[in-house]
Amino acid sequence: MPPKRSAEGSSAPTPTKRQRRGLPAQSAGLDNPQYDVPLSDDEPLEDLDLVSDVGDDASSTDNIAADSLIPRGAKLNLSALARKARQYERGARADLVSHMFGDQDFAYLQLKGDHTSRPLWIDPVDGHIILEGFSPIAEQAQDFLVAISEPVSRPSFIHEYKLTAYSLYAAVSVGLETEDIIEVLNRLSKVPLPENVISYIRSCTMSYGKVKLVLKHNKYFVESTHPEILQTLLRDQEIRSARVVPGSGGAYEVANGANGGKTKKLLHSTETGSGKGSKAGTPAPGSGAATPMQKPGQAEADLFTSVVGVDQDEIEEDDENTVSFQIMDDKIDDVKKRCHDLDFPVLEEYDFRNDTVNANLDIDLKPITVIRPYQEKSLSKMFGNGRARSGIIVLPCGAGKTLVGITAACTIKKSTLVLCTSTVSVMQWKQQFMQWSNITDRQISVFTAEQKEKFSGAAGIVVSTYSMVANTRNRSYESQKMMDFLTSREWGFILLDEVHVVPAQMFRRVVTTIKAHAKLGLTATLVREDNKIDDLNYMIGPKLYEANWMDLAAKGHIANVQCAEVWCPMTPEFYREYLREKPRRRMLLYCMNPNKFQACQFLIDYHERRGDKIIVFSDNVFALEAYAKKLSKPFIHGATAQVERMRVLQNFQHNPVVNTIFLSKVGDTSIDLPEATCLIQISSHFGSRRQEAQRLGRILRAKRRNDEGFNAFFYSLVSKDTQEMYYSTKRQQFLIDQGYAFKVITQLEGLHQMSNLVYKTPSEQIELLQSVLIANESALDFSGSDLMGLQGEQGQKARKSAQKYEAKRAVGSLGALSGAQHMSYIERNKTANRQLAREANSNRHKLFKKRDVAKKQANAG
DNA sequence: CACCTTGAAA
DNA sequence: CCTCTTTCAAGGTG
Repeated sequence: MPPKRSAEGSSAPTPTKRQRRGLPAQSAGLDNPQYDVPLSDDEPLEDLDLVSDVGDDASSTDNIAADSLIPRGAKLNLSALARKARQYERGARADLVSHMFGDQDFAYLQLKGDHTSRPLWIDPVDGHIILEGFSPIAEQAQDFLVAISEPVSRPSFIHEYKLTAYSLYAAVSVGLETEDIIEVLNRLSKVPLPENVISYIRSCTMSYGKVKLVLKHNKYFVESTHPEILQTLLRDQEIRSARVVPGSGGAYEVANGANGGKTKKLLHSTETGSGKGSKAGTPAPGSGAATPMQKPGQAEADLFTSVVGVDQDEIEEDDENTVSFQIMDDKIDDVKKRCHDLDFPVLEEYDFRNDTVNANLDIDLKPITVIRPYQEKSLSKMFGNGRARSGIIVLPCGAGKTLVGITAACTIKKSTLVLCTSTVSVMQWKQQFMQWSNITDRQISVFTAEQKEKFSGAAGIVVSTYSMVANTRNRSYESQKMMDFLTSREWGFILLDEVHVVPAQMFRRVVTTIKAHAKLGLTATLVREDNKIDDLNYMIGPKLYEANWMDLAAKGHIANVQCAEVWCPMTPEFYREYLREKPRRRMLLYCMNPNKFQACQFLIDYHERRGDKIIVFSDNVFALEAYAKKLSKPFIHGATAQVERMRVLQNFQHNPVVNTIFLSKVGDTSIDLPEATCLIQISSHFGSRRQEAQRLGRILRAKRRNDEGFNAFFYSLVSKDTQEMYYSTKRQQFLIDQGYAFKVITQLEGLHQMSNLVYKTPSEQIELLQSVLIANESALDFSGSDLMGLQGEQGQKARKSAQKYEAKRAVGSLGALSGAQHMSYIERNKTANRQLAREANSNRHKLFKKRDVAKKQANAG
């Protein structure tokens, strides 16, 4: 054994054994398991090796692990999957320490001699890169990493990045050379650059731009200078069936009868060499579009070039040799996805300066408009090579996403379509366009349910909502006319606000129904709780830029935020009910936990005294009302009438007496919130990272952010030992990846000294619990706040629910009035809660019954 | 215009 | 993996 190890010192199988060898030596190795690498041959470990190397299955697992290091060009994400599977396997098999690291124990990697001065670790399995944020050269290293890879997580000291095909494309397209990337990466790395990472970089950068998707004459073409690649793609069934087969003599004609009908459409074959396309109909030569391919356009192109100063050879480059095939409009999505899967991701770039087909839009930023450095940086990623690259820019809320979009539109200067999630933001976008650019009212129009305008002139801007454009159901006549207008023309640029919504079932169709040369997605939170976020890679394009929130906060562009998670223990009574209830009903119990109530009151009190403006979020409308009423604060939820909303918000903003408002998830979107400086969450939507980040965004724009030592505060109130703990951890993940640190607060100093503390006595708490249990059955279902003595003025919902539950409500109300809540509780448990009801009868509610009796007597007396 | 229904998203 | 609840946009009706 020993000789074998020394002989194979650096080969794959040995390291994995070595790593497991470290494991039994728990006491010895725990301090610094991955740093004791050089381990210049220690005998005790050798012995342990023999002990731990118990089964054949163990070594076979090792072999799999080793294998995954070998195949080059293997898809990185696949190996990551495989690794996860193995990790699981190992974890189940052995309770060795290495389950903490699994295959990620890279202790075997040979460190370079001067590794301490180098800031990077590179994972040889999936190519993830770890940056030591505390390294003196971390900032330069970070600039480099942002250029070639995508950030995964950036807490204070350790940053994680990953190499993706798209990130490498982006690197190449801004001028980085393959060998330079490899060399710099190697220079920064503590360990030698793994072979498979090198070959991955090579293969990605080499294939950069080999396949393009271009829009010409309102038709989509897959284009390449490499005929063999197109042939490869056409061998794929799905791509082939999406192809519009040209009538005759197409170089890549495929025998596919199904497409026969489409052939007629393609009289203007734009396959290279034929050249007849542009000559035939269109007055303006089509050559200018994305890649000039045809001679007729050359003159114009030259003229343009001399004006805008684009390199001549850039234009010549793919002349003559370009081949292409047309694909059906409604299959673009599928084709892009297939190309992506086949490792030939399509490049979508818009050479807008040489586009002579689409009319120019006279739009510029106003001279007074100032772009911040990071906004400029993000745009430089988009226009890095003089063309507009489609992709996504991620900026935190309040960091000026809108201005980035407007600047992009001002750069492209073509007809632009802006899509947002709500009518409110449609109006905001229009207003912002008017504010920052010289666009006139006639050139910008909105398209919503209420307003359907068209811009005047050949080019202009339309602002609309996703649902308006994605709608498939019957449209009003006006709306249909507008849609025809939108779909019939070629757009230079499409701006997708809140782009994380685009992968949704319905909304994703907007990308294919609207024909745009360049697409830019903007969002603060590029996460979804389903796995559709990756679809954006082929639907829109790669992530072009993601700002580092911590950097922006440090530079004063967004506020500094202190995040805290407040752990509120459940009261014994609430917890007992919690344990008995079904998952759905548990939620209300942990929301209404008296300790949470008190914590909330305490925090509001504390921060109001500091002069903060406070927003309290609760997803649960019942809890929202209960809290707001009890603490005498105004609240808004979905059913709150528009006038009432305005009144509350006005007060919050200007009335010095109103410093706290309660909001349901209406506050997450579609309410233009005045700025607040403190935020408290009492209930939230399961594990939604997006919601958490969006809410945090509400306090990022605080005007006082530049005051010396100013902090905004973000509290999550969590009931201890409940499901909420799990969700809370999950929700925080996005913010943690952005570098936020959540402090855990288990004790609020001075809480019990508060004079007017709510639900102080056990009997008050029991009363609260009772109301919650009733609510579970009835009130929750129809906002029947009257059961609790809470008067709901919420029209719509009450109306709706009253229709549905009228009869039941009567029963509940009577029960409540008579003080016999338990009876109504039991009676109404016809099916699901029969069991619980029996238990309740037997022993559970004795306490309550006693209190009820006591209370009745008190009332009577 | 107020009100209602539907469909969709998270 | 699916479900639930809340909210919103859009279109139709009297």
